[in-house]
Amino acid sequence: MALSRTRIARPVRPPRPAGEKGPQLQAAKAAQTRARLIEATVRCLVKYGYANTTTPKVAEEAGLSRGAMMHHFENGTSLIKSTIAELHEKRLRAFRRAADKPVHEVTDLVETYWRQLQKPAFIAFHELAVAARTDTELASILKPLQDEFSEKFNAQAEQLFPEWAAAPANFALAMTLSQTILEGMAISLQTGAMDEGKVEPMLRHLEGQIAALAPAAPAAVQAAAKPQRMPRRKSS
Amino acid sequence: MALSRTRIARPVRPPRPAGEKGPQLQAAKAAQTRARLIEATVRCLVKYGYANTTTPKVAEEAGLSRGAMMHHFENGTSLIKSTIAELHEKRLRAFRRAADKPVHEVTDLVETYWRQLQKPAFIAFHELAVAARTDTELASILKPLQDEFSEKFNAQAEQLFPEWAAAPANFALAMTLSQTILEGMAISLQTGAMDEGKVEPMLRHLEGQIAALAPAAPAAVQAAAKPQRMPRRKSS
DNA sequence: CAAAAAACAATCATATCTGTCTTTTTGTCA
DNA sequence: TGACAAAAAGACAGATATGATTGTTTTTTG
Repeated sequence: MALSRTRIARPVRPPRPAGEKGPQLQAAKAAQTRARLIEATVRCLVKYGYANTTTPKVAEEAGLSRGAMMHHFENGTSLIKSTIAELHEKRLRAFRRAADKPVHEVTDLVETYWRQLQKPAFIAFHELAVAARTDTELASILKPLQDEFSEKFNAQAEQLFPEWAAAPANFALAMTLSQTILEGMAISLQTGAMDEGKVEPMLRHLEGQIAALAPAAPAAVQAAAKPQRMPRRKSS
Repeated sequence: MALSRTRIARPVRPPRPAGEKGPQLQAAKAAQTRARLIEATVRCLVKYGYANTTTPKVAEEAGLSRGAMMHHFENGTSLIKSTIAELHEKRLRAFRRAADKPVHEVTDLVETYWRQLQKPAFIAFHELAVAARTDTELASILKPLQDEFSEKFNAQAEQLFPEWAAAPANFALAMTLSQTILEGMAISLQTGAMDEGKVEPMLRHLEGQIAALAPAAPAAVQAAAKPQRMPRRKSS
């Protein structure tokens, strides 16, 4: 899509003359259409990759004309920006949801994050991240969100497992280790650099590692031998 | 670059009427120009990413006209193919060179591979790998080479450290662990998802892990967890 | 109901990349 | 030196993406 060079946005006329009894039904429909377009963008990112995610493809995927699409997002950059924001919030939401679940063992974080990485949102995000390497505009949008995610990821874990506060170095290492291994595996699977069969042992090993790094590790090593209870299925 | 849809290559006329006293100097120059074009392609992949690595950009990077370029590679697909082959052989060459060095400790493999991953060749390769996810033609070219590399990577390590033959499961895990962590870190650094300062601790930890997985592990590193029992892999 | 605004659709002009073709330059050898 | 082929350069048409403009339908609202 190539995020065109920055343009001077012409003055947007006030979307509502006065904020009083404004229309509701139409606004709802517009929001719905915008959401449909954003979802279509994510699907396109997964199907075609960032490079081939063009405005016509997205419009077709959303079942709209390109003209209609440009009505909701005045240019491709705008659409990408909104899509990134949506993906970001979806990641955060998924994490918050996971934190509400009652059972919290050390290894739950691994399982939860691994499941996250199987979903299309991560593929789309990685497409964007790779493109951002050579696209400064895209990078400037993505970078702060990546940092925020990392921060919240750690905060979440820190809050969930307060006992780690005693060993901040180990905690940081465990976090980095988890993110690196899980994301690395997810990418390797996608790009065909890794065999599917190697996933299970790696997950088990990582869980063992985290347990071993835990400060007051009670029967830590045993955790690695725990029967796996996770139905791992590929998300479509 | 988008590797155009497959085309029927028209019959290539025999490059040399008769193989006798054919010109040598000119042929050498042609080979040199081809090499220059391939190098330019790699630089473009690093600078602009796969999507924006276009034939005009490569020609400009090589200091040639596009017409001259098309003389050496009849289409963009051909250029990409040759570039991939060159990158692949370069990776293998670098590994063979590393194997010739006298000192061989367990952690040497980590250091060596990590150094490899810092070079532009890996960035270019990853660009191609990501693009291949949504480009079947590119994937069909890349996949066998990826498999071959994995195979040779393991073979190299197996030959370098024969003592691991006693624990094939641990060996496989150590290999996967190394590749996943190192490649994952390299990508995370490139895409800005990871902080530079976290690299060193991770390298140190990985080395400890490998040492701990080693069969005749003599007093495994303190920081690392004790070697845990790994699921025994079925003999292949 | 009628005007206004939003949603949607269709088209145009521009730009770029691609593959092919033609022309010029350079080097090799009879 | 002059013929000849390779190397290099330039030009062309087809395809596609983009942003902008204009036209049409639907919905809100006075």
